[in-house]
Amino acid sequence: MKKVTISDIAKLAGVSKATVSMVFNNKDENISKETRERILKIAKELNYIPNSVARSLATNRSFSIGIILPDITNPFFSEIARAIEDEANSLGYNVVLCNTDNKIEKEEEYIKLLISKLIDGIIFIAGGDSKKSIFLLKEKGIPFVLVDRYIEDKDIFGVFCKNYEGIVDGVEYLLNKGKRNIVFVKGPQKLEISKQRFLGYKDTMQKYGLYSEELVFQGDFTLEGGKKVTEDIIKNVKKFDSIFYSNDVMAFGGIKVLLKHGYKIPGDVNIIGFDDVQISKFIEPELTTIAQPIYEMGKSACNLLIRLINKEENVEKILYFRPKLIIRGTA
Amino acid sequence: MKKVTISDIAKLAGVSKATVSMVFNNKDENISKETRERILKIAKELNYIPNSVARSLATNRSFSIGIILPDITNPFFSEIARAIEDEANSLGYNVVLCNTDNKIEKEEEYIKLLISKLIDGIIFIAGGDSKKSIFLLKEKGIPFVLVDRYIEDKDIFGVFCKNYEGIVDGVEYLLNKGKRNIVFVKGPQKLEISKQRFLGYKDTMQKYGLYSEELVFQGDFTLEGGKKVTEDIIKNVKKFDSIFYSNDVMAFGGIKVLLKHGYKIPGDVNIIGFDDVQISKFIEPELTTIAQPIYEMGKSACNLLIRLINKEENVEKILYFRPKLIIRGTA
DNA sequence: CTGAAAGCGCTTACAG
DNA sequence: CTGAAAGCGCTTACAG
Repeated sequence: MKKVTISDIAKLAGVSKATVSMVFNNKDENISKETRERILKIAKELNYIPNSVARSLATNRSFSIGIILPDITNPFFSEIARAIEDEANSLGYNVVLCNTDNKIEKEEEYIKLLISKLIDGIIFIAGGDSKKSIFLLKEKGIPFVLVDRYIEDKDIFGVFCKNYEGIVDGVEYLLNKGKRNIVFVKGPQKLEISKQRFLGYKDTMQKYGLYSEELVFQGDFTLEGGKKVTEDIIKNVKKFDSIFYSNDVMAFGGIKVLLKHGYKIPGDVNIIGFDDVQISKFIEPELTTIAQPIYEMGKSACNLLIRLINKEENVEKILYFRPKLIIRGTA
Repeated sequence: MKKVTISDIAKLAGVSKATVSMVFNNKDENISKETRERILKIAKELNYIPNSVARSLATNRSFSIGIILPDITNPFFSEIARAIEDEANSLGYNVVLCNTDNKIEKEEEYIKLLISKLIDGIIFIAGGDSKKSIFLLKEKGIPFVLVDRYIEDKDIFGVFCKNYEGIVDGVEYLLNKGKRNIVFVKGPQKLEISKQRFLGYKDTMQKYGLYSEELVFQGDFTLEGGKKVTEDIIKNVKKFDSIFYSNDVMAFGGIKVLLKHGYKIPGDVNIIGFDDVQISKFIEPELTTIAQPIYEMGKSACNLLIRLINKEENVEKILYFRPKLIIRGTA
């Protein structure tokens, strides 16, 4: 099966390759209706599929973007990825998927790979401060936008969530319900979002004179981690009426442990998560959580990236989304 | 930031492009140690990243594969995708992600796109019989392998699960526990795997003279579908002691509805799912299910594909995995 | 309204 | 041990 090329079509149509190329690229103002139609007809008959690799080499554009994230298996990331792919596809772009498990070296490796493939831009959910990766991207002049995970750096484009405010909303909701002994489970220390979320809790609790370090626990954003930390909480905290997990996945683990120990939810203890991942509605009772507009965020990130790629003017560097409290069954 | 190319390096090293190229491709048996090292050193200093698009054009190989699946947001698919990406990456390949929502037209569109990008092969989780897509792939001679969703067609490579046997195991387990009124919830009708799973149930029930059409319900593999069908079951089936959902996600929806109606699980009703998606362990009680070796399947599929791409001999056309019953809390 | 030619950055026989 | 040259399939000024 010999591949059909632009030259084959040109020959059959009795025109030059340039003419054929122009027809396919809609730069055909200057081409007569007849030749255009002849070309299109032949292309159709031969089942012609253009070779976009050749095109990329000539134009220096690939119409592919990369998406670098920790783990597609984590529902938060798969939902973001879905949004990005939808938006990218609708704008004529392909998405190449890269899982890093938060490993800095894997990020760098992927970035080099993507650059070598002439990727037009990258959406990056960083596993840490990822300094070298950011440096690489800047050095090579590859447009990129961060999502979800904030990195301190000027000249950065990104779409983020107002983590601090989201947590404040949740804590105040619990406070209004008369809860006083609110345990907080932090996220991985190296992430900026973990710090922001914790600060939202700390400030609010302090404001009401309720803050105590004994109520704060270190988590890691995983299900297992959520289970383990909850065992610790049960063992070590004399009195608690709520647990605020700084992401949903840890909350799922925690709820299992609490139920096993005979706690009633929300009777004995109120639970709040963060993210509003789709499975929040899979469990019973359904999870009360601080919802990030995940799909919107992914979509905007992709949109922003493509505007950067197209060198549009006046693109906002950073977009903030306001999360909101969704009250369901656990609080 | 001018991009550095092989010519720049050649010039600086005082050799030809061919020599430089050979060094990078490890075809350098014939190149003196000194020149090799000189070239490598210069490349490093200039932070050279090869242009693999140019390479692809010259070699007709892209070291990218496509993965076409219904929805990355569905945990079953995200787990498969993860396995594929891991394996692909370890073998030097990139993965481009395509979500089809089971739409035949989107599948075709993506396939054309992927072909035009000179993708080396495709992993395809089809949304139906996808005749035209399969035809396209064959016509253009693109290696592809199917996973999970079987399609009747000779000349097809794929990795599948022994759906029939898995269901038989589950039904017999329930039977052994003394259950007799086992409701079965089918998957989407157009899928071959739905038929296989249903047949496993039907044959086993008939063998023991327990089959009745009143116990069979139509589902759609979604959470909402699982909820809806379960409402129906509660309304219409006088007596049932178990429900066998033909995938986990529907089981999650069903369990919520049953709990809300006051049923005890597994006290009043036993539940079995199919897949053993990671979230099976997120809920309480944990889901008893027929486990597919999802990660293994994805990995093998990718491996098989790459062997096809490399035109290896004696590759097995079809791999079957045996699912197995995992007994947890719901049955 | 259309064509000839150069170029994108590589690889690959071939020659010496 | 290394180089010159053609070619992969497109696009893009430029010329007419």
